[in-house]
Amino acid sequence: MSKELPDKYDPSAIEEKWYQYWMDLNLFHSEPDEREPYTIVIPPPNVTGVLHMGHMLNNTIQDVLIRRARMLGKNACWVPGTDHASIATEAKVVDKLLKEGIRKDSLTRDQFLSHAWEWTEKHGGIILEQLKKLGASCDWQRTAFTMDEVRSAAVIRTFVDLYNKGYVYRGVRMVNWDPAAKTALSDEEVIYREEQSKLYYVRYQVEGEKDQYVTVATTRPETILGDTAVCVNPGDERYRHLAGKRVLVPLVNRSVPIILDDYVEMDFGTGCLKITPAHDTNDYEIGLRHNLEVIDTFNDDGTLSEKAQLLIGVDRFEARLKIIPLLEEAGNLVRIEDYNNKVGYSERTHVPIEPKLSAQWFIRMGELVKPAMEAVESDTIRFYPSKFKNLYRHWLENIKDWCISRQLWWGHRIPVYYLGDGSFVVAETPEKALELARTKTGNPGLGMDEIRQDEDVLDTWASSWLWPISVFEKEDPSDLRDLDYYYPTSDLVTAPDIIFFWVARMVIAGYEYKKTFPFRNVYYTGMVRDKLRRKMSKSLGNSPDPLDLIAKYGADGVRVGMLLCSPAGNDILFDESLTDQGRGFQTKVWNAFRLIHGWEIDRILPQPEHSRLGLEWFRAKLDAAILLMDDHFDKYRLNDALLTIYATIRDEFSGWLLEIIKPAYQQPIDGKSYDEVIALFDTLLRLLHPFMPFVTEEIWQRIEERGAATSIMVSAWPKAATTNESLCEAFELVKEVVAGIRSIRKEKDIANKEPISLFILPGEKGYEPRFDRVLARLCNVSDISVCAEEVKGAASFMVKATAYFVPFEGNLDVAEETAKINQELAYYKGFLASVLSKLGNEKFVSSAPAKVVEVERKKLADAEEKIKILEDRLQSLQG
RNA sequence: GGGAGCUUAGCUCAGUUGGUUCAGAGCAUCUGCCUUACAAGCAGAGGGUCGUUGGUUCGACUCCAACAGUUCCCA
Repeated sequence: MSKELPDKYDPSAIEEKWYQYWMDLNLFHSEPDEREPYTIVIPPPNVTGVLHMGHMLNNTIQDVLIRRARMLGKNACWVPGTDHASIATEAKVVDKLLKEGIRKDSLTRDQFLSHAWEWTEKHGGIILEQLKKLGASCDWQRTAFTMDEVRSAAVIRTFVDLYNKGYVYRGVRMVNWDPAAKTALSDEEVIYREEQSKLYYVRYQVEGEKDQYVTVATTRPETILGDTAVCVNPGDERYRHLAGKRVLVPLVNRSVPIILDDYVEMDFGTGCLKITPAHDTNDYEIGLRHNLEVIDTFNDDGTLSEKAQLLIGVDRFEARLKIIPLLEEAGNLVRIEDYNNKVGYSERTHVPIEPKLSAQWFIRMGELVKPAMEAVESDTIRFYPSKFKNLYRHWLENIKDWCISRQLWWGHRIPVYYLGDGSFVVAETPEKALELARTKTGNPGLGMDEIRQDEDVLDTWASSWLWPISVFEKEDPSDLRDLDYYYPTSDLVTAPDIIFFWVARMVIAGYEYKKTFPFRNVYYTGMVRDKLRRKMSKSLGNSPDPLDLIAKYGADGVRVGMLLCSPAGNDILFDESLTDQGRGFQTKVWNAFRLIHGWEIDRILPQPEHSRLGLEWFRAKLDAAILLMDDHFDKYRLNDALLTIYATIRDEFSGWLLEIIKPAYQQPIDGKSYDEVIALFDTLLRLLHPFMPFVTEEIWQRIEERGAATSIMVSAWPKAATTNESLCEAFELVKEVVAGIRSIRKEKDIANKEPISLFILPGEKGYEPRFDRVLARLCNVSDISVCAEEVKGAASFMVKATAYFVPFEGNLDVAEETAKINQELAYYKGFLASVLSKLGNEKFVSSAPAKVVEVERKKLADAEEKIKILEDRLQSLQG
């Protein structure tokens, strides 16, 4: 054991050292063996992203789980990796190129992709490197990327398979169109926001009847140019006379029918609705029912197209402004009202979504979701907290087909190959596609240049949903060694906002491809917010840089800070005072070590009785703590598990045990106590290790000589012996007595150095002198004696039914003492009254369980005894 | 508009099948201490009608209903 020891614990150098040590020993790596596997796959962060507070929380939790599993002797494997994040990454690359003066549309697909790969290679590793600073014990040799070869092959293979099974189809649908990214989005990628806008009342002339008009209300007057009907509710008396007639669309004078449909709400606006099937989802549905013409008046970038006839090339929002004076001029504008409505925005590009008809690829979800629903309903997969089951069920019950094509280049290109005649084949490679195409056309001479691959890529989640499977696949897909061993994984740690995007879809894919669940437990973390409950975001500037935090407080401090305030599923209100508390605890552990480390050991010295007793108690206390921690872990209550070991170390170990066994100044400690306290400290460090891996390793390596290539991270998780509850309870009473004596010393101004005498007047159950030596040691009591009556003129206090007396110089303030006793007396009398009323209640005694009644009887007896003693004392004071 | 959750101390939250002196923890606040590991510390103290109102029960923070406030999801 090295003797030189810094006063202050400096995390940065120490954390660096041990992380390297663990890497050098390859302790994070896992290979299949005969042990039980314990597996976590990381929720892959965006490949070009940087670490934020959400990652810190999420990965701290995963690391705690994986480190404990490893110590429990399981074959722990935490697979790291990144996600290609199709739309977000493409947007970043487009931006970057634009800054260099390169427009995306001036590049070929291949040129663009080489820029994107370059970007990915430059930024791709950053976030994973940052995780190392946090202490993440990922199996780095297994690092995967959703677009690497193995993962890509899995995605394409799955698409082809689902197509062949009939789940994939191509359809013209109203999709959420992002005019900035020029791609379709899934429903989940659209965020609705309430907005202040206008409701425009516009009148349409009834065809052939001058001065006859119907007025519609719309928030989007620029879509008038695409109107193909006006619709009223069939039950609406006001418009009954118009049935069968036609109206003229303003400005373009197109004649369109007035149709009747229940969809129209009579009391909204004018009760008369314009129908634009190409640009509104509901209108599209109505159009289908009434066989309406569909006129798409927008280009892909959100400008008006030639079909609009007017304002061609003008952006949709500018067009909204420009069309108003035109309508006014034409005499069609009736009035404008303020109106609040909800507008969908693209999650990625933040522009308003344009509903748009287009040909896209879909996955039919109806059949696929059934096992996924059942798995969570039956708790085969358990959610922590379970309230998220509701959300999950609700989504699956209302699931729609999944639009999986995206009009982007960065991602997995859809393996569909079109023939000249518009028909297509679906295959994993161009070669296989050509083969299929030749068979299909009966033309063996068909050339590669005669088939053309779909331009679109797949939704990113179409790779993420395979993640728990694909990370264990090999280049040879028939090599199932890893997959069979590690799958299904154990725990997934993620945020509830991707319960549909990701969790549900992984479950679906798991059942479809592995016939079983992808993970046993899902731990949902909360959102990290600032203390004002605002989301942490770059634009608000309210998010600290995680690496700065680690530099300031140490990774251990930050981990503890994050976990202290994060019960599963609750938002965490982050504040630096929490990491400060984490650092404080780190220092506390270090100082406990410094104290022990500084002791001289005398192996001849016999063990003092108080030390023997203290150690005996602490072992019992520690066993109870281990059982409690294991229970918390089993229930995924990580913050409770942390608080348990936190309190055990800070209060019980440092505050009580070390104070008991601490030798007098410059005196040596006996060998037996020393050995025992080191063993206990070792156990505490192991219990703390998953939370604070670095400081525990540093101290663990110092408290005893360790062999080469050993580490606390592969030491055994402590097992509890049977608990000795009565011992723990007895000691709690000792603590109360100590507190009583300390209060008296303070009140009566008796210095700690001055020894005192203690007289004990036992209650009916007598007095147990078991811990007298501890009491004497902690309170500097020179003699303890049991007495048969009140000690006059002494300061006193009570613990349970036992009274304690400390004689002191000076006079006892009788009035003050009397008041104190009276106060206590009043409390117990009130308590007695409530117990008596319960026991006096016939119904209570007859219908409550015997055990409960018994407890009440005991309370009654205890209260009566206590009252009697207090009254005696009162009398003795007065007398 | 439909659905779900939440409401306990100044703040953030526990409260595990309704029953011990069960109204708790951490932080914050206040008071006192530089007591030879630790002032990044120690010893104490105050603070809540458990959102409101009803109901079930011998007994409700706990179960039920309505209402209020709040958050989220979906349309």
